[in-house]
Amino acid sequence: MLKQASPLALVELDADAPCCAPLAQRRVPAEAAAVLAPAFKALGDPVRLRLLSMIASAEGGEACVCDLTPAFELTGPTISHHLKALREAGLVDAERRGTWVYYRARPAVLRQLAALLTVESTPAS
Amino acid sequence: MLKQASPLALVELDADAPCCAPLAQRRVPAEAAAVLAPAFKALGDPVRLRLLSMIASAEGGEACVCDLTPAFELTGPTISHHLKALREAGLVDAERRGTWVYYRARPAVLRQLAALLTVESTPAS
DNA sequence: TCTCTGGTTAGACAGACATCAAGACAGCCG
DNA sequence: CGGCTGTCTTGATGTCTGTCTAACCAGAGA
Repeated sequence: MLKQASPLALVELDADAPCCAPLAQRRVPAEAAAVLAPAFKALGDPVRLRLLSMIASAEGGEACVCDLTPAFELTGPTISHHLKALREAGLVDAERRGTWVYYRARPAVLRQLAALLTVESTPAS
Repeated sequence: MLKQASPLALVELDADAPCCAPLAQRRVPAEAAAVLAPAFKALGDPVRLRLLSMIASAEGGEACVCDLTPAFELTGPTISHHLKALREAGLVDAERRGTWVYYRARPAVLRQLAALLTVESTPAS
C-alpha cells in the first residue's frame, strides 16, 4: 500500500496554484486552515522534520528507507510510522523499486507552506 | 504572567541570524529540529493557524483577544490556551494595555520558518 | 519452493493534548 | 470601596500521538 489514497488533507495542497495568500496578508479561512494545519502538524515532530530534510536534501531528491532508519535511535516500525505521517500529509511520495522503498519530497507543497509563512520585508518592528 | 519566560523552545528562533539553511539544502541537525519542531507543532492546529493569521494580518499588526474569541465557536479559556501555545512557541507576543490584552506576531520567526521550507526553483522533477 | 532481508501493519501502553467548567486575577467605573 | 468586565489559570476528562514488540507482506536468491 505505497500509493496511499491521499486523505482529504491535501485536497488543495496538490494544486499548483497557491491555495492561500500569505498568512500575514489576509486571514486564513477556516476551510484552508483545516487543509493546511495537518501539513504543519506533520512537521511538528523533530524526527519527521529530520526525515523530511534528509529526503529533500538527498542526492537525486530521494532517499531509501534503509538509509534513513540507521540515522535514528528508533525502531524500524517507528520510522515507518513517521514516514507514513509525512506521506499522509502530502509532504512526500513513496515508491518501491525492487527490494527497497524510496521516498521523495514534494517541492510544490513545501513551497506553498513557505509562501504561507512569508512576511513582507520588515515593515517596522 | 504575560511576559512568559520563553521556554527553551525558541532559543534560536529569536536570533536574527537564520538558524538553519533550507530544509532541502542540507540535513537539519537533531538539535535544530528539536528547536524548530515545536514552532511547526504550534501551527499544526487549525484554530492556532487562524489565530496567528488573524493576529499577523490585523491592522497595526496586533489583535485584541476580545476580537479573536468571537471568531470561533470555542470558549474563552480554550482560545486562551491556544494563544498561550503560540506564545510559548515564540510565534507571538502578548501585552496588556488597560483592560485588554493585545497579541502581536513575530515576523522574524515566521520568516525563519518560511526560509526553512523554501525550495529552490524546481531543479528537475 | 524455502528462506532471508527490507519494510509495513496491528495491537498495546504511557504521555501529551484539546476542550470545558469553575475559580482567580487585573483593571475600570460607579 | 464594591461590583463589573475581560482574561488567564486550574483541574478534570476524553482523545490523540509516539513508541515499542510481534506478526505479516514483498522481492531476491538459492
